[in-house]
Amino acid sequence: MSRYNFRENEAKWQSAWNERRSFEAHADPARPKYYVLEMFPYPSGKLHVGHVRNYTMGDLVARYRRAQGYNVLHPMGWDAFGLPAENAAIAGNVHPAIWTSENIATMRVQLQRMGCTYDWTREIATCHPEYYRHEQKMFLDFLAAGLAYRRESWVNWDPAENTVLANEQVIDGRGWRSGAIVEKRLLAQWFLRITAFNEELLDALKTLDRWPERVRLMQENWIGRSEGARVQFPIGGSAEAVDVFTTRPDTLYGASFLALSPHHRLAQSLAKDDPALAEFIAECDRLGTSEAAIEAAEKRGYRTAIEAIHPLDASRRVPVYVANFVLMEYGTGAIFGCPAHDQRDLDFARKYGLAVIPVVLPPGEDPARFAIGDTAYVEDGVAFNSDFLDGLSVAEAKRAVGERLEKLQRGERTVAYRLRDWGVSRQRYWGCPIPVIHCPDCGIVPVPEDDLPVELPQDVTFDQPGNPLDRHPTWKHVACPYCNSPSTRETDTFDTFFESSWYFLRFCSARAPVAFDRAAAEYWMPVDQYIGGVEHAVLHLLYSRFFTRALQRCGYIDLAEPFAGLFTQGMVLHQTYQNSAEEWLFPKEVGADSDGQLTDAAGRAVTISRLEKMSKSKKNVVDLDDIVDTYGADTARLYLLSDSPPERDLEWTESGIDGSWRYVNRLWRMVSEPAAELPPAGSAMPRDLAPALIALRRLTHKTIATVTDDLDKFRFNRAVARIRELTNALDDIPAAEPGAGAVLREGIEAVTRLIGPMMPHLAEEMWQTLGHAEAIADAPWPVPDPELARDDQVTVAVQVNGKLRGTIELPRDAAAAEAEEAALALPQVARLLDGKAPKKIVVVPNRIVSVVA
RNA sequence: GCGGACGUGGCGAAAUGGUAUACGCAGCAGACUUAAAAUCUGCUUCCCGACAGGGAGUGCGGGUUCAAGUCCCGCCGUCCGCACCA
Repeated sequence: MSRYNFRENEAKWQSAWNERRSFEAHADPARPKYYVLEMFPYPSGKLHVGHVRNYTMGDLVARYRRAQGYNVLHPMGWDAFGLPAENAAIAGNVHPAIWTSENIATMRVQLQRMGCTYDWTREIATCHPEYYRHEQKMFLDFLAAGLAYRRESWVNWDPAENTVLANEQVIDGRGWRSGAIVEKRLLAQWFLRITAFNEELLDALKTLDRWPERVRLMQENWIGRSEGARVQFPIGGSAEAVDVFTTRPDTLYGASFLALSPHHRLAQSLAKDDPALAEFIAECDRLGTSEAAIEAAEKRGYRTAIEAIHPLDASRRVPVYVANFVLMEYGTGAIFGCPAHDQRDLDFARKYGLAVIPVVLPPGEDPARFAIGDTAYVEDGVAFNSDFLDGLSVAEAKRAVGERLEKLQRGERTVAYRLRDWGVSRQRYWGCPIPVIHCPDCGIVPVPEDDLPVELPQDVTFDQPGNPLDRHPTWKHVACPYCNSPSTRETDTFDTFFESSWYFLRFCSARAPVAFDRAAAEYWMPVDQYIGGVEHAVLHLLYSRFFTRALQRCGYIDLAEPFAGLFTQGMVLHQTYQNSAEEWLFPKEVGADSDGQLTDAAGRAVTISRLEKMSKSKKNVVDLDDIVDTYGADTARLYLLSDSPPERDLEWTESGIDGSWRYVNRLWRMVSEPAAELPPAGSAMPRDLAPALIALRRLTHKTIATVTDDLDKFRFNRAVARIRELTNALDDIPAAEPGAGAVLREGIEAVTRLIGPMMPHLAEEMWQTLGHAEAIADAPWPVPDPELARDDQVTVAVQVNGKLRGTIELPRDAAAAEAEEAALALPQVARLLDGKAPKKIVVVPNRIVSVVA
């Protein structure tokens, strides 16, 4: 019994593909292109099996489309800037550049061992000046176009990483990476004006019909468009006014208070003369976003000394609060509260004893009696207690108030978005330098294009906290390029989402002297199939969509949407172990005591915890090299594709990978020790075959058809199941029948070609063993014989009163009468009918005969 | 709280409204073997039954239909995303 020698074969075929340069892509306008891209990895060290699910799927798509005749671009690169490199530098006294390039070298070999069809001539690493110089130029272009700007803003300060986090990167008040509690600080920051494309980014989601609905919805919610009005409330006894944004201008007459964000200009200025308010604001800052999550229900306000005048009724005044739940970054940083028709406002009003004035009457209620209890009324109704609005519906009242406010110049109808501009400044070393210079005379000036790139200095130390660029002895000191005054460079670097926002364009012409060759980009773009984790559903994908538009506006390319098709794959989960101290343990750290109870080295009880995403911190990673050494790349690829639907999470199990390994060997035996003697490759199929052999041929062609369909629809697990079914059937071939060898060859060849995108090395070896000179990587995708792919004989179910009572065999597309007759002839059916005529018979051709007794 | 997804054997999971549990994992029994591994064969939703067969069955309760895992209404549960968004 021969075992499949994956070690020899995988190396052999990988070098054969290399020598033939099989996977180098060349733009060719005469051929249809297909750009398949997996989200490029951060070179964190070593790959584990969880990382490669994504690449296995991408490679399957690339090989499948290639076989279908597309000119495929399938590149790979490295998202090489980022904080872990600096952390490693601090922890291990190794330079980030060295740490990164060593990781890249390791991971490149790992990926190559997986046998993926990457065009390595296009490999990029974003930390190379030849890459990042182009984004420095882009930034200068954005600056000139008004798409980049600098302003002071409240930022989330991560004290562990010494860096600023975007709001999106703060999770439960903690840094999304470090987990440190985030503080608030005021800092001058560079921003990209993503909000200039609010409407477009939202509207174009509708056109992304090959994106998962879920991702589109998440982006829609993230952009968060809401229609409403800006309303001006004058402040009593002063010339000032507070601008408020509301989505419910129709409830303006129900206003009973104003609430300002603690960071609102007015709140800040009031605090100067009000120590208690200053303390309240400080408290809000201290709580930050962290405890707010814990005390989600705790809405607190501070009543200031001032009052606001109702914009439509100068005789009414409402108190002005500073409240911990009003966001400075959304709307105008101030709201009016209408407790009767907003639950949060109602809670606030009850807490501070404020008036609750209902102004929307629910259908069928008596205006004289209607009162609000514990629940605000937020549905549609008819305006009342509202002067000129009385009798109008909510929608009508919104419009009427808007018109009145506009006429009085006390406000206007407007649209607010939740989306905020993208802060791109990071106080870090290992990132792309922001190409500006701070001149004492000229102010902030761009670095002249001829001076690009601004390269990171290599000679830095990590022996002190903070940004090494800041304390570098010479790097930041330059003469102003415009007036020659002694000046300093910007020491902030870009958010690493900057690099990943255009790398897919760079791949189109990875060695071009410009960011990307326009003709190449216009040939290859957009990406036809992008594949990555759903964790990037909002940030990376939204930034890339914005960036592409920004480049379009700056004349780089005529393209708005970079990714025509998107697939988000599930995570790979693995069992975890935790001891009684809730520390994660490696499997090898777990033993058992004499009672069979699992324990750790210190004798603490160990429990098998829930399945978790593979991660170093949970100590449940399965090393890719171990798996490839033990089972080979094809086995790993098969398992990653076969066990769960691709969009769902996959549980990694030892027995599962074992099962895939068994199947690899079974396939190999099928060609190395065929069940019937195979005629030479290319032999004609004999004419007269036994029915069992014809059935086998039918199954072969049907499998080609269904697998093709499954691959088109990303149903890889189903495709594997179909191929296994065919394998099972081929194993049972009646080998003694005349023509069995020819039928077996046809079946085996189909299997070999169908597994080509999944297990490429094995497929090549099988194909060669079957006597083919051509590589399967260059062979076309099989096409089923349509006549054979359809059954000529079908099994039709027979139901009586909705219950299955038997089956009948009929020729395909048999007449309804014939089916009916055969069904009624079944003894079971006759018995149940008991001689009576059926009330009704429903015949669905080729499927079912349903008899109603 | 809002939005979304999901709920099927011991487990991962299949199933254009038409034979529920394909394919695989695990388990059990057997063959081969000195033995083990590997491989092969058979069984494996539950209940009754020796078999034949019968009954129940896709989280729960209703409904539409000749026919519902699938469609509709109402619950329950799990997971994910967002969250003082005015």
